[in-house]
Amino acid sequence: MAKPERTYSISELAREFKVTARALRFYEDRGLITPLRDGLNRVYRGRDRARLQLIIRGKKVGLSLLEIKDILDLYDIGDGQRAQMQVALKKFKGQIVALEQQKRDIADAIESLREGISDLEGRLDRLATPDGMATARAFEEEARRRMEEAS
Amino acid sequence: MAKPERTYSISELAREFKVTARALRFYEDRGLITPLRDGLNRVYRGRDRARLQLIIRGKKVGLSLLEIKDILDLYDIGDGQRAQMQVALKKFKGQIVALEQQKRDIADAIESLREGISDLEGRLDRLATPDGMATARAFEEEARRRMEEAS
DNA sequence: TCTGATCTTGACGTTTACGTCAAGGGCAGT
DNA sequence: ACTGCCCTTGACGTAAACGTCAAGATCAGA
Repeated sequence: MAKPERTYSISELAREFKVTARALRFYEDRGLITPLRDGLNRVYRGRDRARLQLIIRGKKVGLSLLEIKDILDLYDIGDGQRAQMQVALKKFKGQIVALEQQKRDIADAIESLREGISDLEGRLDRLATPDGMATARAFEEEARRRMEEAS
Repeated sequence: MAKPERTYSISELAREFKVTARALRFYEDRGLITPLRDGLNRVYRGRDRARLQLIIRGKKVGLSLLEIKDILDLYDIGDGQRAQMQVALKKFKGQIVALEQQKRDIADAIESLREGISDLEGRLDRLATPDGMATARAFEEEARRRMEEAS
């Protein structure tokens, strides 16, 4: 009664996660995924899909493939390898600390950008109200509208 | 009564921001900073320092130098360039949206890691309590302590 | 049997953000 | 004058993460 798990071809997975097949082969080359083979062709199982999921997530937050591999390897530690699991825990916790710092950095960056926006908006206001020449403003408005259309 | 603003040498700034002089020259090469010159030597002013500050921050959150340059350039828009400022505002707001998405991604990643930790801790517990052989555990503890010292 | 789609393995190219020399100018201290 | 030390400009090297061919296997359908 072996339930034949669902599998995926390389292009299926590529489409689903919006990566190229080349990328998937590259990840395999770096030891991040190890799909089965049907002859030469790669056959991905749910396990591989899940790993790819983590790879994508990791990349999104700026982890290198090497760092991601480290994390993935940690999931593969066999029960009973107490020492390995301790190391794994430390790494996980370290990553969390790093990511939380990154979150703060991003918050700072957003803050900087908001300041920039205030600055610009202020200048725009000061520019809009003193009403030097209405026709010039009308012209700029017109030009702007045309550019928006073009985009 | 011109107040001679404080200036910095390339190595001063490099030390302060923990980047190499090479990096500073590289940023200049890419048009991100434009220090004055004293003969051949670069002379950085407060303005350049502030820009470097933003460069570092930008890099921290994963922006490319090109993206950072775009942002920096926006600050240099002369008053009166209404259209430019409109474009700038759009870019700023776009960046904020992107960064906020990035924050969510990081939160997700942290969540994944926490799950991993729960998993590992669970396995550690199940491994620690069924008390098969106390001496083995003692040995592992000992080994672990030695490794901690070594790190 | 031919064609087209999908897959394979190399192997070389590309971009970003610098690192690493090489070769030398300029100045301060001895 | 000699030694350091800091600075300069090229020019080439490097690591990461793929992109982009080239050249061919495999298999379904007309």
